[in-house]
Amino acid sequence: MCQIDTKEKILDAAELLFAAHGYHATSLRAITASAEVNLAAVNYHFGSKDALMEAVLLRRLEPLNKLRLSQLEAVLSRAEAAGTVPTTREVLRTFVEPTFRLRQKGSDAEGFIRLIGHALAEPQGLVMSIFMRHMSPIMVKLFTALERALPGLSRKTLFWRLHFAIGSMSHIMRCHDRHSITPADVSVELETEELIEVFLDYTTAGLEAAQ
Amino acid sequence: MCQIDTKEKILDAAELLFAAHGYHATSLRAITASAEVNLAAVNYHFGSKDALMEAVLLRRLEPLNKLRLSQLEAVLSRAEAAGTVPTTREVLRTFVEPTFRLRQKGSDAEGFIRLIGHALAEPQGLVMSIFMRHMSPIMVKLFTALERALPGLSRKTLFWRLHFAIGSMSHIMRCHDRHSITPADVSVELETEELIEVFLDYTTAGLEAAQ
DNA sequence: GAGTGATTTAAACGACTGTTTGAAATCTGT
DNA sequence: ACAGATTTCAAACAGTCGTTTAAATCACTC
Repeated sequence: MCQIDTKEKILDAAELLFAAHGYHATSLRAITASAEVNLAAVNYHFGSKDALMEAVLLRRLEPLNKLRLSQLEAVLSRAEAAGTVPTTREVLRTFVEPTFRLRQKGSDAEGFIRLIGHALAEPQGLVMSIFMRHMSPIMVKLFTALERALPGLSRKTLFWRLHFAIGSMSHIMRCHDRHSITPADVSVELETEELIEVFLDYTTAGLEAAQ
Repeated sequence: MCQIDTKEKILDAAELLFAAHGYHATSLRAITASAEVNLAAVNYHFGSKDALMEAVLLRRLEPLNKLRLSQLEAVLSRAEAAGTVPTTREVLRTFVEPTFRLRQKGSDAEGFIRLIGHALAEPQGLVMSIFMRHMSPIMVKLFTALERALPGLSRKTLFWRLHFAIGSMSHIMRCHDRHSITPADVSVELETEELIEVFLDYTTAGLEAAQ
């Protein structure tokens, strides 16, 4: 029963290398060498490089989105039960918290977070299309929930502001260590829990700004 | 004097193709075919594919940064002359306005804007290093100016909030037409001037949020 | 323990990559 | 119009890419 080991060794190595160098710049030979398996194993177990990338994405994206969805629906039904609308911050939190938690936890998912950060940025291609196919349902639900939390906002404005929020988030997911932006003497380390709150402070204020 | 024509034909084609498909996925053969020049012309005029990418970036980044810098310094000296600090919004505007204007104007720079949107997202590689080398001086100045506009903010918080802002901006620069996020019936078209204000509303509120 | 199906292996496939070459063509200055 | 430098061109270079093949090895049932 070595097959599962091989498949997961390939997935782990591919996740790391795709995240570090991007899809096109990562060769199957680099992946199989890093995973210490034979070159042909990728095509045997996954069929093609494209299918491997899809498997890498889905392995983590599916449970992540299930978690986000259940938390979002909990917030929505809690508000409905109370006869109120959900707050912007708690809606955002259902989306942000599971993601940033993944960023910190065991080193394995860390690579994945950088990877989907890049997925959101890659030119219209394979990664983007796989990613969007699995993200757009939850995006629509997020948009609808924010519409309820922010009844004063036009849908057009909300659309753009949500785009800004997604842009911030994917940027943070990409770069852990890119400090070239500030003077050298600023300490920038932040625990995951703090980062979540700093992000929610910023994004809630942006979404709730006067129009 | 056909050399300049050839060089610029190559730069134009490369800018478009790099923006559309990324650096690694774009071959010199695709570029030279699109530019209707000989394959060897790239290596003759630029030396290598890497050097071509640098030339593509610098052609537009240099004048853009000069414009941003002069506007920023105008804002700073105007505030100093008035004995006040600059507002967050006007500091941000010096950085945002020249960029988004480039996004709209003649179709030629449109490709460039998508390109540097991707540059900010590509895994640590060539594009990123070229870009950062030419961006970090102005980034430091922007950070310092925002410190002056937001004296109540800790440097650490400002660092992260500025990252969020840059993430939003690069995300918008990348995707002109990615509407998969919202329900289908939302009209999202926006003139450049409106987009600038929508972005400044959001980002100013985020930067100025209570800590 | 032979036989069957799943997995691994080394080797090769054709296609494509960035780069180089040296001759041909074109332009520049006199 | 000529000489000399610049630019273009087709062809080939060595290397890497994703994928395929067929034999070798493994795990397991009868």
